[in-house]
Amino acid sequence: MPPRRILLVDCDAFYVQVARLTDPQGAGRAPLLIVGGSPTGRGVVTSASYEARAYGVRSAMPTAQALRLCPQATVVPVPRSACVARSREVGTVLRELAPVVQAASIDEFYLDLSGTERLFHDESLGDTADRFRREVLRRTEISVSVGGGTRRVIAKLATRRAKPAGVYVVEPGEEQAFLSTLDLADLPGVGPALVGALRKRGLVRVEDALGVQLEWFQAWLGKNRGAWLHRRIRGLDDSEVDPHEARKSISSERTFSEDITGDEDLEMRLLGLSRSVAATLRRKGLRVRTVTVKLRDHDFRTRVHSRTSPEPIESDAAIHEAALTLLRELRSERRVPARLLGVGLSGLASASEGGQLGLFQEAGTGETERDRRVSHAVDALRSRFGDDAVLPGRIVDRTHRRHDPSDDEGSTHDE
DNA sequence: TCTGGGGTCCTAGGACCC
DNA sequence: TCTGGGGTCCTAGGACCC
Repeated sequence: MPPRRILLVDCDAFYVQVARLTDPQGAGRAPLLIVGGSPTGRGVVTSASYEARAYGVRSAMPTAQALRLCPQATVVPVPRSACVARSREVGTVLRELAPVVQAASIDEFYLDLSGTERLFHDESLGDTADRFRREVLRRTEISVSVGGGTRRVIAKLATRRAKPAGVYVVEPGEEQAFLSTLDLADLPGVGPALVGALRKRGLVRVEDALGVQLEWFQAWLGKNRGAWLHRRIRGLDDSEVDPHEARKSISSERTFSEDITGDEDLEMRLLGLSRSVAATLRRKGLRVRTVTVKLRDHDFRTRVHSRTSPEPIESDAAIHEAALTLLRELRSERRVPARLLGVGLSGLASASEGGQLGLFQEAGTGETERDRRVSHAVDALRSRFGDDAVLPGRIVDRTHRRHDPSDDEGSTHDE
């Protein structure tokens, strides 16, 4: 088998680019631009312009801290729906250019070009990458960088060398030499915790770790994780580029502008979150078995409770009831001011495969046929008249969201 | 410094089954 | 009467990524 030909197409400072395209008179004119988080409230930097990065501003940094480093910077909210739309455009162009495309995140696309040599008239992988880069820029106005190699993890690492607006390909056989120039911290999946633990053992560079035995890693980290690290150091990765990978969970969470103390207030917020994830679930034609509630206390301690029902559910009523039970459990264990509340759904199944819903199944889940019909009717009304068309009958939901339909995924700036 | 929101994957212990 | 080992599912927590 000839070596695989994998590309990773990665948008450069994606949120910054989209903010500028969306608001050319405002964000578009600010070289020092920070996207995400309000200047005063809680929130972090989602992305910063290359000019702002020169001041030490980084993603995930509290925005207040970023503004101390770079006080002249302009801060704008994440243009969420514009980002989703622009990401789809990039994906559409790439799927016209390449046979196998997987969207790995909103701004990253893996391409598997194995077997396209003849189709592309033996063009080099680097020339192909540059052709794709220019075509994406021409048709979507989005600047991307492209990394290439024989495996996903190699393409991923190569992309960092390609930034910004460039191409970098690691040729077959050159992988080990390429990796040997890197720190262990550069490897995807090796984060701050593992980096710290490795450093304690005298391991900082990839080269330092190449002599370490598989058995030593496994004795330290466990069988699976030890084997994973041993392979990662060598750039080994047999994961496929899978264009059809299904979503595994749906969640929505909110950090409050000020901590919430009262159970009633929290339960109001829970209702809004439950409705939001349930609506997303049904829009995607899915049902769910496991509901999780996440509570982050004022001291940043994060706790979760989850419950799995024997049969999949989909209605606002059943999902909210499960979430309410879980929230009350969490609160009874530790009743202190809360800074974040979230609802997550996992164990997803297609609603069309759900089969018939007899009395037996209803007994197991607490969801009735009527609950389902009500939720679908509410969905239909909302899609015609907007999100505020229907409010729950018995409870006045003070947390309901504003009219902007693009806002239903939430943003960090709505408070 | 005072820590977002959307995800994926892994681990470990206990229950349960064979 | 006491005791195996493996597999799967569930739950809680955490690391990591963009």
